[in-house]
Amino acid sequence: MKITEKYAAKKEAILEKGMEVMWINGYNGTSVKDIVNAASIPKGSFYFYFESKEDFAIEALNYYLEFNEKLSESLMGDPGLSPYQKLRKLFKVRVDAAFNLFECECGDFQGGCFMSNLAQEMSDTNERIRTAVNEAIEEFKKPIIALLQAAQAAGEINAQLDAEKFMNFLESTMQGAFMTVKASRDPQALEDAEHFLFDVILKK
Amino acid sequence: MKITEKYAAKKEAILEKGMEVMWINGYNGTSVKDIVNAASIPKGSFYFYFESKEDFAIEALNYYLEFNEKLSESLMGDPGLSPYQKLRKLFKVRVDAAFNLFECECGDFQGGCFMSNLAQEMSDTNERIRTAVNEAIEEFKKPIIALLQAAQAAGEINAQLDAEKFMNFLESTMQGAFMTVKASRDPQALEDAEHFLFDVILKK
DNA sequence: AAAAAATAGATGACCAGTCGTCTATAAGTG
DNA sequence: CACTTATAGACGACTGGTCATCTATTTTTT
Repeated sequence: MKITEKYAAKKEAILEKGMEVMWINGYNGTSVKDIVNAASIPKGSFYFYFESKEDFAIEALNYYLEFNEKLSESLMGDPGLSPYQKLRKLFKVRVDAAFNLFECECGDFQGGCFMSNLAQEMSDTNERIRTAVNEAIEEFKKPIIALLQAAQAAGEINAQLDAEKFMNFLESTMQGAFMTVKASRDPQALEDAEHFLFDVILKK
Repeated sequence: MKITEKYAAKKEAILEKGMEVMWINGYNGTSVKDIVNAASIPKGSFYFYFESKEDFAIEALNYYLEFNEKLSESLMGDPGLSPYQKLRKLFKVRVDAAFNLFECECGDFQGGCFMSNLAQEMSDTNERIRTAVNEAIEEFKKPIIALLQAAQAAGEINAQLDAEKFMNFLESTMQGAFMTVKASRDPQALEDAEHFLFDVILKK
């Protein structure tokens, strides 16, 4: 259907622009007006495409997931890379996505991970968002767990580790490092995280 | 002076109650009205004790620092504990403070670390708060770095590690684990963090 | 023309912060 | 001591503005 396609395209455009501002300013720090300004749509149109601001945030989470998937698509499909090489490159892609987003128009070391930003801000006060973030994070981890197991099977990393357990630790650590980088405006925390995760813990 | 003492006592009472609600609901999620309600004072009085909501948050950060210091005071001064034993116990004290605060009146696995909550929410949009959080975190780390170095000198942990670098990683990891626990309502992330930090990395 | 999509503008709740006023206690004066 | 003056602090109504959301209307499509 033509209408549905047009509708979906516009909705996605609103999600893209709106997510950018909510990524930087947080949920409570972003008004619906900020979103419609960013997306260059009239105020009233927002409620034609989204039930509520809360719903927008949850849909933006899924959009973020797709956004991240696209970023690593070519890397994940590259047959010339070993699982471990993919892991290391994936780390860099994610860091770039977190802090060089939108061609730097918002300054350095801002943003971080949209999922963990929402998790941190809203988990205590909004159950729907908390659940949605949780599910998004689970989804996000899946392909990386597979990569870890493949790297173990290939003998590239310590095979003693429980891949899923380590993935959880990896994810927590990344989120913490993002937060530290935001606060300190210094990428050191991410470099340290990379060192301890890959060179110390994963070392064979 | 008697007046000043009274003033200080009341200010501290407002900080205590106000911090509790900002700890759970965040900066943007907490209105001045919420704070004055929690402290049972009239709205107007808030601005007698604090210049602005922003100033309140910054003063609350320092109050949080003292709050944390008091919690670990007896532990840190215990001559019967080795540096490493103190580190392990400190971990538990901090976790308890983060998630069992205010006698559980706000439910389980809410709250986390007040400093990192503020850091995460406000770093991108409020430079004063970002700087204040940064300084608070630096202050917070100092005694733990000393403890790490003492544990190294005593031969209790891996002496090869740069204590300051490891402390930064420890702090990032803790913050990430707090966030994960908040979002998942499951303490597993903290248990995993404890395992990797103490049993894997610090192991001699 | 009828139906669907898009939007302008309205709505009332709420926001941070200000204001003038009131009261209780302190300090100054003889 | 008594009496006056000064002021610390309490207090809620109020301000201009913003908030999320809704309703009534216009525009577009069929």
